[in-house]
Amino acid sequence: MKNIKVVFMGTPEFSVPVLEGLIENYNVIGVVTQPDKEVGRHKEIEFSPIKKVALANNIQVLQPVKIKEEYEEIVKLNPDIIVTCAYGQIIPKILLDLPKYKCINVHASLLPALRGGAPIHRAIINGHSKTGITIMYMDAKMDSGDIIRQKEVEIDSDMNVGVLHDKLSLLGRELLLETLPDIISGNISPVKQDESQVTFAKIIKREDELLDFNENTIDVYNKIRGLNPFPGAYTILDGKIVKIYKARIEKNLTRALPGEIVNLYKDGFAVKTFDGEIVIQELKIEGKKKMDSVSFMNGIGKENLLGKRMTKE
RNA sequence: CGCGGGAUGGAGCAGCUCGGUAGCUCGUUGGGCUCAUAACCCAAAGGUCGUAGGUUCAAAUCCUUCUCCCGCAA
Repeated sequence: MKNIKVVFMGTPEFSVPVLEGLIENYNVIGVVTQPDKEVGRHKEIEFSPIKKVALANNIQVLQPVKIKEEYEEIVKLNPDIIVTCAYGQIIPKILLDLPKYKCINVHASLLPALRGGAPIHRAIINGHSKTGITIMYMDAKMDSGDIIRQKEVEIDSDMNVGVLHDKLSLLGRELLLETLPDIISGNISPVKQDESQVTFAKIIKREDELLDFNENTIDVYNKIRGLNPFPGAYTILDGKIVKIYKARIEKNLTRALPGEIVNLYKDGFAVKTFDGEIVIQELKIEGKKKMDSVSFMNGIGKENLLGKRMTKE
């Protein structure tokens, strides 16, 4: 397989195992990733995880600002196949038709469900009990191409997005590597997506990270684990941003305002939701480090906590 | 130099405004109570208060430097 020339396009951590798998088995002649960005508190330039891997393997890196216009270099590489995985830009049609084996994409959902930029987060936030990886041909629209192969993953009720991310990332690598030989030999029968079943997984915006204790406990719970460890669901307590990383569900029906701290348990403090309590177990106060609720309660004085209220602003 | 918060015994915090040899809630260790306990009671160990320097009779507390951590914004 080392004679197959592959161009890989990807950006975040998720696509790293996929790229590494390709490097081990194919001739990766170029890597396309998003331009370097000023990241972090002091505007340091940070390479994307994919760029780091490419550099470590002495593979040419291309970083077009707009691939829609700057695709010439890729054409020159004359790849036999283009593989994308969480690249972050729409690939122009001219590239889709260029390689002998076309462009295929590794997507972290069971398409046609959860098309878009945040399928892993959304799967958990939406409370799905399973998701998976789809290997597909690319076409003009986002994640809408014909499905080549899929593999499912169960989502446990206590799984957070970090764990699911890592699982899917490895599964993506595995499924791609076992599917590629069939793509090359033509031993596949791609299936069109059922447009009536399409759902979208929009990227997570700031407002999606804000907890609403007016919602049912299960929805609050899913949002917390669906955003842990990154970027973290948040609420406001005493005017400070508090990120909530871990919580559990308690059925108690207390009479109180949503967001009010109504109970103290051994492992955390309970916040009133629409239909019960959510017990916060791990959090991070603005300016502080992540800590468990027991530590938090030790510091603030448990009694002072009862009656306080988590708000939206 | 984008804005802001923080660094105090193993953990989380108070003390800093108005300088005068360190406190709280836990944890740990030992003992007691108990059928028993993660519960309760008693006791003990454990900190050169992030780094370097300055002011002062005296600095966790005031001034300056540096390092690290975190929130926002990108």
